[in-house]
Amino acid sequence: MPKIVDKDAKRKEILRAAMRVFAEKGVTETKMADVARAAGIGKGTIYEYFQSREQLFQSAFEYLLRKIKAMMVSQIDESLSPPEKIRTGFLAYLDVTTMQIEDFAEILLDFWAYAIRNKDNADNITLDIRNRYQEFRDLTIPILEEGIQKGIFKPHNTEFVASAIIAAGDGLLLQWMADKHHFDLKATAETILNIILEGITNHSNDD
Amino acid sequence: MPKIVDKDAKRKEILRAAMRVFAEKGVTETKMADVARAAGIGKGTIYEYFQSREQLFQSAFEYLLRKIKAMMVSQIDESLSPPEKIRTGFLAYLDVTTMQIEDFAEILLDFWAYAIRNKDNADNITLDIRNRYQEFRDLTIPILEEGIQKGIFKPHNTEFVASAIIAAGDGLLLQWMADKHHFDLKATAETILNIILEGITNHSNDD
Amino acid sequence: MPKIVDKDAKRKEILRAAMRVFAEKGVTETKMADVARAAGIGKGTIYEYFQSREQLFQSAFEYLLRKIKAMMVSQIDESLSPPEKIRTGFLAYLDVTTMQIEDFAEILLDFWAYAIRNKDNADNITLDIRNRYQEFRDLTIPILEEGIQKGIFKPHNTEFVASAIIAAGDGLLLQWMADKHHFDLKATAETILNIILEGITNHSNDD
Amino acid sequence: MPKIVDKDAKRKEILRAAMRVFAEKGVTETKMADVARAAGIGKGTIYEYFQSREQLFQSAFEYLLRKIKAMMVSQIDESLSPPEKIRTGFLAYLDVTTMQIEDFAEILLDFWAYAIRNKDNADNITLDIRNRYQEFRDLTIPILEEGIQKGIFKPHNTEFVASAIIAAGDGLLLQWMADKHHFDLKATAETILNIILEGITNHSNDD
DNA sequence: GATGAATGAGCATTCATTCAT
DNA sequence: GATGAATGAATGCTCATTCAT
Repeated sequence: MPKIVDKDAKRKEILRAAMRVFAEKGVTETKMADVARAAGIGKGTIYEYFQSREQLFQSAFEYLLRKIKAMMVSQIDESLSPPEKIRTGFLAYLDVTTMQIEDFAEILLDFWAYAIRNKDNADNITLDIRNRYQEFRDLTIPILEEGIQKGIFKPHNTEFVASAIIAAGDGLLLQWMADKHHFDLKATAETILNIILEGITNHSNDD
Repeated sequence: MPKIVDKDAKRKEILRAAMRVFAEKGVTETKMADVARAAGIGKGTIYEYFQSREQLFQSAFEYLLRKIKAMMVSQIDESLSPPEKIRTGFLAYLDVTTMQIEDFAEILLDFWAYAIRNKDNADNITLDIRNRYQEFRDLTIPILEEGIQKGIFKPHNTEFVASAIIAAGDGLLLQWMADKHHFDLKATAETILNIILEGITNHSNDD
Repeated sequence: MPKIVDKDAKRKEILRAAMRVFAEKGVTETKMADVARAAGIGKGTIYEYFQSREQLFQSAFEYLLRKIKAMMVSQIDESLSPPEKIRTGFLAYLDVTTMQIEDFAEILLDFWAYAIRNKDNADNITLDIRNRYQEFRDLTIPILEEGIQKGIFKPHNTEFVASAIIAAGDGLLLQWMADKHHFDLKATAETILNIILEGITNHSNDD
Repeated sequence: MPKIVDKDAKRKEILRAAMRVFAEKGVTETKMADVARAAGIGKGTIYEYFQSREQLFQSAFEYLLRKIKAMMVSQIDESLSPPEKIRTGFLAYLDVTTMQIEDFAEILLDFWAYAIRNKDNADNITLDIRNRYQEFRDLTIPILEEGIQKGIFKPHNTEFVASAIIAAGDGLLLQWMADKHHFDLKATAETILNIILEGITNHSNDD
């Protein structure tokens, strides 16, 4: 009778260990031996769960993206007004990437660099960075449309505005990563949120 | 008498060759042999002009940043109105990073990843990513202040807004890099510029 | 369960292979690839047992010195008379350095050159050539003192005489290495031993 | 009209510069560029005077040996008694190798290592370490024979004793090099000289 | 003659991956 | 299933030597 192991659980354990090391030393600097040590297993064992270093990295990327999206979706309550949904989703994105113990943001940058570099030969559709951004837009656009329909937002090109919102989020992350201790992420996030929401709000019926 | 060589010119030549390769294959994947081949010189020759791979990389980074800033500064004409200055600077940033033959944007991402990873032990102040962002803010803040003073912009925290504008620029670059062919950088840039400028413009005297 | 290996045994195996190559081509000319080939292993494997080429070399040095001293000590029987101890130790030194398959003497010269060149920054006390010579003196001086005390040797500065005896041994090795086939090491050793012992023997009670 | 240069003088200048560097950093660590810098000339110029690094090294060796021997010969005055000649020659050897600014002794060790390693394929007879030792013996043996003939020395195998004397000198040098500051070269030299001379002196006619 | 810029063969070392146990 | 010892391809860098000027 073979030892019964929850393969999926162990796989996830290794993944989390890998992400911890990725976050700490950077993807490039992370050796398979580091991951093994962090996971408390032997080097060879990693290969029982991942075909290669590349695949381990891609799985970590996938896991991270899935987690970010899930977190955002879970926060955007259907009962909220469109502006509140935008605000909540925006802040959730920053939250999940900056507050998690795995130090998501640090890894995210390595992931971006990798994804953009390999966008054309992504064998895995989940990894295609183009799909990633499209997903985020597809999360945002319906909210904008809802707002327009309800007369809360001015009519506008929802695709461009969605892209702009996402851009603002990513750009803030970048500056925060550059100087975590001094950059006031929260305040700057509020500033840009207010500007954007102010910019798309329909004031015509304010009287 | 030995061969006379314009050391500075040759150094720059190598630098440009290196940046071409960095752009094409990514910094991590670039071997010294690749750079040598691209520059049409021997491997050893690189070391006559740069102490190490690391230094070559840092020099490229420096060169790129200097070029971006110079381009922006040269475009922001003193005779322009504050909103026009913001618009011009913003577009110049996107222009220089996306239009140059060296394919600046691709490299920029590797640079960011590197700079953020090494922000604490940056032995070279020019490279410290925190200084970089501060410089960009210092370029933007006076324009915002000028606008406020002239009553064109509403009073606002210029530091936060400057950060927000920079964030928008970086975030747009990221999405454009992810999908150069389909992402409409120009239109999205205009969208966000309009939203931001609209958001900070003083409408109180609109009657 | 992984392959079980006697790490210490393998380490020694590599060390002996390294010494064989050192002896054959000289330390400076020995490449890591040569050692690997001689040991019948892959290049990378050496690094599983030694941190660096330098450390491999130092370990070989250490091993050699330990072996020489052990051999000498084992030969100097406590029941021997002081002159016999001197003779035995002296000849043992020459024996072990000239008779061993590893061709100790050839390596010894490289070691000397290395040790003397690095005497001031010896991070390893075992390697400090000054300690080495002191050890040999500390082996010799008690024998001289015993001889003086028993009235067999004339009173003399035991430190200087010990150094002289050691010098004679090293100098003989040098000449032997220069011309192994023609230099009569044995006879010259006997000659100098006789001269030295004659020189320190107490003849006052010869009547 | 070509610049008139004393080729021999310049060659010697380079040689002396090379020896200075050899002494300071060790032969192995000395780069051609170091020699050029020390000689105040260009790297390429060395090759106008020496065919290769190897040849430069061999020439330095040759120069050193020639100088040592010349110094010894010049000191051994014909009017001295055989024991005084032995003593004078012995001390001259130690003197010239330890007192010269070029720090002869340090180089000597590298030379020995090199010479012994290459004794069989010495293309230059001057360098053959076997010849070197033979020369020193040929300098010593006639003195011993003179002493025997004059009845000052006991009859003995002059070849062996000559070798023994030379061995003592080399061995002392080795210990001195290992610990220049604490090893009392002079006193130990006197000790061994006394022992050797005492050992070969003819006491039969002491009455 | 003199030079030093250019070169590339050569080498120590790293590390993802394999596989015998 | 798990392991880590073994491996060798890959790479940054050095430096003796060359040769155009």
